[in-house]
Amino acid sequence: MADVISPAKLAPNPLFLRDEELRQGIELLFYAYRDFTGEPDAILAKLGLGRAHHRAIYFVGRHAGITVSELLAILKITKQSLSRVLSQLVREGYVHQRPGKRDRRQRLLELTEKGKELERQLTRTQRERIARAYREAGADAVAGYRKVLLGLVDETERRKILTRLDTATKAT
Amino acid sequence: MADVISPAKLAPNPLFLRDEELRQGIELLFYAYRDFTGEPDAILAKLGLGRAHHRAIYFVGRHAGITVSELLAILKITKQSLSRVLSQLVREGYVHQRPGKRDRRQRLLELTEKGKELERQLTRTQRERIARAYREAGADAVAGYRKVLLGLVDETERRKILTRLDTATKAT
DNA sequence: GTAATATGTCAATATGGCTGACGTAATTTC
DNA sequence: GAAATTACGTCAGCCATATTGACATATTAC
Repeated sequence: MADVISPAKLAPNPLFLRDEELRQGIELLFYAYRDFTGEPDAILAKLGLGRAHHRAIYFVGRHAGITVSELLAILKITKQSLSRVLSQLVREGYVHQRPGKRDRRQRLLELTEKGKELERQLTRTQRERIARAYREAGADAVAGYRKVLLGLVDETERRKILTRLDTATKAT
Repeated sequence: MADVISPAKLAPNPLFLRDEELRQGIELLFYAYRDFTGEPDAILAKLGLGRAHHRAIYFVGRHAGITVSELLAILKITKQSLSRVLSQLVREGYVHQRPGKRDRRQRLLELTEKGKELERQLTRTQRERIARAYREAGADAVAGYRKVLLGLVDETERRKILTRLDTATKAT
């Protein structure tokens, strides 16, 4: 043990790779996420829904006609967990299911009008928050934000995500 | 309704403030957070602990001698929720409590050796992930990442967080 | 016709939030 | 020195969200 050199001092790392910087990066992510979810959570609570419902509604809205398995791949939860959330959303009229045309086993998901309305309400608070942060930080900072966040994603997922971001529903 | 103009088209916004861009910013945050918590969660599960324990251990390690109420202010959960987590960590020997000297009502928190070891193990995976992302993205991108994330935080919290980031324990 | 796929469901379990109420010790205030 | 406030804890109950494992039903593919 006596000869072990602290990893932080081992290599002539650039300043932004020092342990202290990395910890700040971790903490900022925590704080941002903590506050980012606060407002929608409050709206959802009044409707007897939770954050999981928001996620489902968001991605169904973003990818109208998405299949259950595609949604599972995005959320990375078990089908049992999603099933509970989804069946509640269907039961309460936020989401509509229709069988796939090519493959009738599939249940293609889309938001009802009621669902779209809720989606807009929930996303508005987050969009405003992001817009404010983007505006204050400027275009270059936004590019950096995107670059780093994408780098935090599992390597095997990045390509998928980039594709997904591009092919998201264009029509509103 | 017929006369409502889509907010996205209302003003000559810069490109990075278009609705599509904002949505991508929202989604990237989701994906990054999703994968960022995956590895520590797996380690914790084997020990019968959860993500909440990680957060507590992390911030106690970061601010040795922190009080319970300071920790509550960081985590923004109820004391009942924290109590459950904290008392388990104390019971299992990860965290040690000692009364405050100036104010003996306080219970100052610090990690035991066992706690420090676990903290290192948990944080290592995240630090490596952040470091990789930082390295790939470069110093400018890192600055942007920080700027935007801080902008996502509640306005009333920003000053506190900046102070906190600065005054974090220097000694390791 | 058999295998694989897409989806759903039942059951049990755990985590981590929440509210509300109450208790104790220590400190501060007047 | 009594009263109010603060720091912290605890009991009880509730809810949302995740898990594993097993089984069921269509439908499609080979």
